[in-house]
Amino acid sequence: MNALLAGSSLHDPDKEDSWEPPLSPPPCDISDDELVSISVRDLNRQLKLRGLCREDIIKMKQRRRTLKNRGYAASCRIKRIEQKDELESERTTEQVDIDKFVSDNLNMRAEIDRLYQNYEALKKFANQKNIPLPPDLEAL
Amino acid sequence: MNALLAGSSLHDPDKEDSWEPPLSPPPCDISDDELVSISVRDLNRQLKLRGLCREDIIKMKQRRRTLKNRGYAASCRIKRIEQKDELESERTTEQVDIDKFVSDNLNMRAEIDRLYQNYEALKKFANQKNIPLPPDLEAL
DNA sequence: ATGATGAGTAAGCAG
DNA sequence: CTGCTTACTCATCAT
Repeated sequence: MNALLAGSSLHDPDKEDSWEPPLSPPPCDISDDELVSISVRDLNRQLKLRGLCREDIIKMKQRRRTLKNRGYAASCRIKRIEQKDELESERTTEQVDIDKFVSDNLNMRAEIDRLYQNYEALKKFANQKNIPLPPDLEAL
Repeated sequence: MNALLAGSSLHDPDKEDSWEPPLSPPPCDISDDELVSISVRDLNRQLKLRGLCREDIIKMKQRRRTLKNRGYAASCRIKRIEQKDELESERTTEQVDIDKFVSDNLNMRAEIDRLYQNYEALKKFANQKNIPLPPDLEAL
C-alpha cells in the first residue's frame, strides 16, 4: 500500500542549507530512489555487474532496508493522521444527526400535544352536547 | 506534565538479554534516573565536585537532554493514544444516544399515528350521526 | 532550560 | 523479504 511513499526523504531542500539523511554515503552510484524501488532480483544483478565486495553488498542491502523503513514510517504517520481525521469527522456527523433528532423530537412532542388537545376538545364537545361516544372512542 | 515519565527506558529487562539504550556509557556513576531528575543547579554542583573535564561535562549535559527527550517522546505517544481513546469513547456515547433517539422517534411516531386515528374516528362518527362540528375542531 | 512534535533509524513482529 | 509499529534520537519550534 502506498508504494509511492517508500521513496527518498521529504525534507524541504531550500531550508537553511540542504539537509542530508544521516545515512552512510552510497558505496556506488545508485540513487536512493532507484535503490528503494528496484527489485531484489535486479539489485543483485546490478551489484554483481559492478563487482562489489561482500561488505559493500551488505551495506547496500542495509541502505535499501533503511530507505524502505523511512517510507514505512511515513506511511504509518499518515495513516495515523487519516484515522484520527476520520474519527473526528464521524464524530461531527453524529453530532449533526443528534441535533436533527433533538429537533425532530421537539416537533413530534408538539404534534402529539396538538393531536391530544384536539381529541380532548372533541370529546368535551360531545359531552356538552350530551352525545354518547362508542366505548372504543372514549379511550385516551 | 507527567514528570514521572521523563525517566529511564521502559524496556522489559527480562527479555532475551538485558537491553541498553544506545547511549554512550556514563563518564561517571550517575544513574539515568538520577541524572534526569536532578536539578541543573545540583547537577553542576556534582560535576564540579567530581572534577570532570569540560568534555565530560558537555557529554553529561547531552546525556541528560537525551534522557529528557526520551521521556518527552513517551509522554507524546501516550497523549496520542489517550486522545484517540477519548475520540472513540465519545463516538460510542454518541452512537448510544442516537440509538435512543431512533427508538424514541419510533415510539412517538406510533403515538402520533394512534392519536390521529382516534381523532379521525371521532370525526367519522360525528359525520355518520350528522353532527356538525365547530370549525376549529374540523382541522386535521 | 524545558517540553512537544515531526522525521528518521533500528528492533521486533507478522505475513 | 516486505510492511507495520514502537521506542528512541535528533532537529526545531515555542515557552
